[in-house]
Amino acid sequence: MAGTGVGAEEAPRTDGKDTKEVILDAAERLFAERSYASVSLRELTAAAGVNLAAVNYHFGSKDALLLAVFRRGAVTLNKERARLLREAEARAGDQPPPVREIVEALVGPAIRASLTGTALSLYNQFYTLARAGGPPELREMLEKDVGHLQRFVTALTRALPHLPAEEVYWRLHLSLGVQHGSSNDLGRLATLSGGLCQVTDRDALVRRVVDYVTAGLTAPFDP
Amino acid sequence: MAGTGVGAEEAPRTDGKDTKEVILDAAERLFAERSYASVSLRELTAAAGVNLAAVNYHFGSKDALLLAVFRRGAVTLNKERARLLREAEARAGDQPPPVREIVEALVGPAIRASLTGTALSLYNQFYTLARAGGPPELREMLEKDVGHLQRFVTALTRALPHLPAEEVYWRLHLSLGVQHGSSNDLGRLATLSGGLCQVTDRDALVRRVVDYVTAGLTAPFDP
DNA sequence: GTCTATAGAGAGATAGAC
DNA sequence: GTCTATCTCTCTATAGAC
Repeated sequence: MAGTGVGAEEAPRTDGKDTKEVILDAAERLFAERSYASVSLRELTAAAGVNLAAVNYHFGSKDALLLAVFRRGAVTLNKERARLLREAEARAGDQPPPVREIVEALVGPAIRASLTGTALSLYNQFYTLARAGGPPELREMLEKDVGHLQRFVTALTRALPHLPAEEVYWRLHLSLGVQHGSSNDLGRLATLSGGLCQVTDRDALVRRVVDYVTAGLTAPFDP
Repeated sequence: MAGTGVGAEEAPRTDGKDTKEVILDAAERLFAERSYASVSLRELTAAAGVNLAAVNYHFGSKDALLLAVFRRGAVTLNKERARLLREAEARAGDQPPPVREIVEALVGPAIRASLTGTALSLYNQFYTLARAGGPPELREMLEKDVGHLQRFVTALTRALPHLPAEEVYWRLHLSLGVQHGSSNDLGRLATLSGGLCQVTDRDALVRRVVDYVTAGLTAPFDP
């Protein structure tokens, strides 16, 4: 892992991951487990099995590494969301897809990923922490980057034509809150329920969240 | 503000707040705006207008200060929640209160506070950040401290007798996620909606969240 | 591309005068 | 109870050998 100095530039490692990826994986995990500010590059590079100087060599700075982690996760996540939404729309033909299927495309990928060993597995927690504790550059990016949500606004507006635009935006906002919140505080939930509520089944959790969100989105509206 | 050395122990200041409170206020604000780890004691004491050494004198350590901020906010918040729930229960007599009123008691105080200048105004954000970025001691405390939620479990179980216990816990968990999420990412919501969605009215926001959460809690259940 | 060594800044905590 | 001065530690970032 610690490199040999052998091989050409960008040569793949024996384990199939180059140093950049190894660093990104470790950063995603550690930033998700604790906050960005509380993880040092020393700790991070040790966990990744690379040299301390490698982060600055490959990314330029700790801040730039954070942005890279974020970008990688966001791209993967939003591709998957878009794919699921496209499939739902194809199934529905000319009609808008059922709200339930739109919701599944919106919240499913992040929740499912948070319970697997994929690259996305920690992206949800990472997002929460980075948004709050990260550098201003990232916070601004998160505030401005809404392109990936536009297609969901469109889909929900078509599926819920009786709602004013403002209401659609608000309900979408709250729904994203449910998605983020669903994987936080699971320890507290286990304590509160005396161990009754444990996440054993990925799809069961997604179903719960989708049920809840669908109910919130389709709630009656009286101004 | 910077103290005069005059006066007896615990003497109130001219502005009515002693040093301890001034520090707690500044800490709550700064920890909420950025993360715990990224705010230095130097910055914090400067913002509070007290001496650098004051934090260690009054609280013992930076970690202990964080716990004190958390405790103060949690006590205030949960007293208010409990009061509202008690009132709703009194109004309902022998019957369980309407779900809507239980929800109002659960999520109202934190959201309302997040838009005022009270001591609680930043507690919501503070909670999110501290949970993730704070010291392990705090994280453990958050996981174990569920006493304040028990009365809400009881109330919801009575109001939603057709739901299995497990389902009640899960829906309560997701509802708390909505509450936390409602005040995050408001900048993104404004961007996404082209400025259409702004929080101008405290009560209007609470009403939106209560509507949404009530729908989620009362959604039909099919196992 | 990887590594060691270190510069330089900034952190939390404390001793001791007032 | 407040303040200055400072100790000690750790951090990010980089220069330069390999």
